[in-house]
Amino acid sequence: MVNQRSRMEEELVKGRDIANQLLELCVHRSNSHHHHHEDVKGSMLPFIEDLVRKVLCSFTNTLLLLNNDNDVSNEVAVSMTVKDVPPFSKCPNPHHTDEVCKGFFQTKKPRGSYKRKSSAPTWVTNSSILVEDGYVWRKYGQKITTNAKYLRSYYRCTHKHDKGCPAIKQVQRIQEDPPLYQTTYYGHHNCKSFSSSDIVMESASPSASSVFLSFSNTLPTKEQYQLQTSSVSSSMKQEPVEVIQDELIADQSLLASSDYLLLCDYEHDFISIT
DNA sequence: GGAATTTGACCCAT
DNA sequence: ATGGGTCAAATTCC
Repeated sequence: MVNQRSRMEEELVKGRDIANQLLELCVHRSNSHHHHHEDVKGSMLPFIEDLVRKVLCSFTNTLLLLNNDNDVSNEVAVSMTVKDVPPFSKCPNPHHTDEVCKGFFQTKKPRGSYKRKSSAPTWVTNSSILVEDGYVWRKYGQKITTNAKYLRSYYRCTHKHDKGCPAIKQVQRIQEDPPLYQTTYYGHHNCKSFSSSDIVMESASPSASSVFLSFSNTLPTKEQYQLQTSSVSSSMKQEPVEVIQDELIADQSLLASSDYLLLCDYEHDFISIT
């Protein structure tokens, strides 16, 4: 039962990752103005890109729904609100899907004021680039772990104390050359007044979304962040190079629910492509 | 001065 | 006993 579920999830993750790679290809192409004698194909890129985004959105939403279905607790919801963007070069880390929701949550044992995270990760994602995931995180520790070359950083939601938000995440650098970070999320946010749908809605506008994916080679500055995510990035600050950075995830706060409906408009255009 | 980060100590699960 | 996760004082940043 659980085994079949995790296999389903594995498949979905795989499909989503492939769509992610395809999307990155699209974005890279459209950014590097290659339409000398390929204007026709070039003009289709926005459509292709939006389609890929739609596929991506579908995977993410399905994964989210799948997890919410099996949510037995009322405290620790198992939700996925994260899309990952694979590195440009292939990342040799097929093992990370094994970690995804390998079981249900376990009850925490609070003793005094010292609480540990529940042992079941909510979501694991790999990325090579910086991320703004729409939430404000507060770093509360870092560790060098055995058999790991790089630091692992611990973050909790900034609203842990004023709103009791239980979400935390760990960011582990796992590769140097193409920088690669594995982010593990635990719990989910209750600090934002989202409705019942925590689902990631992919924006149909290339102008908004492609900004996130254009960072493959250069790290964004603080100013760039503030341009993209004016509402959430007030606490961002530049970090020294060797400090583990957040990875790049499409910003949930940018994706209005109305955008999701827009995606349906492209459905009939799909036939004319290829 | 408040908020975020750093960092070593502390605590707990295994 | 040990490794990993968290706390919290000191420090840095804004």
